Amino acid sequence: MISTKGRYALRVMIDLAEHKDDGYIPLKDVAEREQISKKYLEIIVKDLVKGNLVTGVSGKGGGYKLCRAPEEYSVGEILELTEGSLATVACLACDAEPCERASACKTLPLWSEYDQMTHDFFYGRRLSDLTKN
Amino acid sequence: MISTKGRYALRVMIDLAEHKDDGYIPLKDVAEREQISKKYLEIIVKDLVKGNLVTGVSGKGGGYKLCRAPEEYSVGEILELTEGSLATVACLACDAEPCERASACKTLPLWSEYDQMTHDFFYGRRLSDLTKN
DNA sequence: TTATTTACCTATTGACATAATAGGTTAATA
DNA sequence: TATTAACCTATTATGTCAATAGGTAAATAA
Repeated sequence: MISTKGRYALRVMIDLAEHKDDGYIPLKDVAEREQISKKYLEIIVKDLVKGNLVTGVSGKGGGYKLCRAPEEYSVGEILELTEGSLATVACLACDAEPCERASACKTLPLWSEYDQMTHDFFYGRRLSDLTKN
Repeated sequence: MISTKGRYALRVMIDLAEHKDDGYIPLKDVAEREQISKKYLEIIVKDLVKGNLVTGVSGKGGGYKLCRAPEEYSVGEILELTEGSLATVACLACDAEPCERASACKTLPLWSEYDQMTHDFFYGRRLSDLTKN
């Protein structure tokens, strides 16, 4: 299940992409347009800043903007950054402790395939595929 | 994220499929072979019984067995039953409250497509695809 | 009849993640 | 100097997950 964090992050990115020529966009504006609590967005945007997806400027006239062109972002990297991981089962997460049953596990190939499919799906899409213009 | 419940359920079903000619299989045996707490499996198997995927008989010589041939089960129905839903985002779950932003939502088509892909992936696989024999 | 086995039932629990909210400080501009 | 907006730390309610615990009912074998 993709959580609100990842979903909201994607919506913020889309919003910033659609206003990429309007200078720095205050989070207040994004929150109003997207009908999401500004306070909650602050938490999410912090991750986006840390991951170098967006950049922020304080003070009057400040706000956030994308670091790159919308075509240069994959949906996968946005989700992976904010969700922590795109892994579909615990065994396949980055921080998973090695499972000694792995070689005998009859279900692991299924999860691996699904995981790969998920990865390809989201990394195969660009932020620009989701914007209006 | 597929939880242990769905993953364990699938392993139980595989185990029962691989012993489908051995009469009723006590949960104790499954638990030992699969290295899963028998008590926890009881909860999971209860769902499988309620969903008419397996049938149980009490008492000595009792246990569980599949209701149909392994080819007759899709992986999707097993997971959907035990996980509650295969939905990948809350908006698309069966019990989701209708979202008034839906028609304007720029991300919904993406989630729908991913959801469909997930559905097709798991419903396109049979339990018999995962067994040894 | 009795002991044994096994499914079946209800309840509880610790741990953790989710989805926020609250209230402040720093930085930049008009 | 007032205002705007990012940035920071902490807290919290709610819910789900992954089990555990302790029993009752049913069926068979001795």
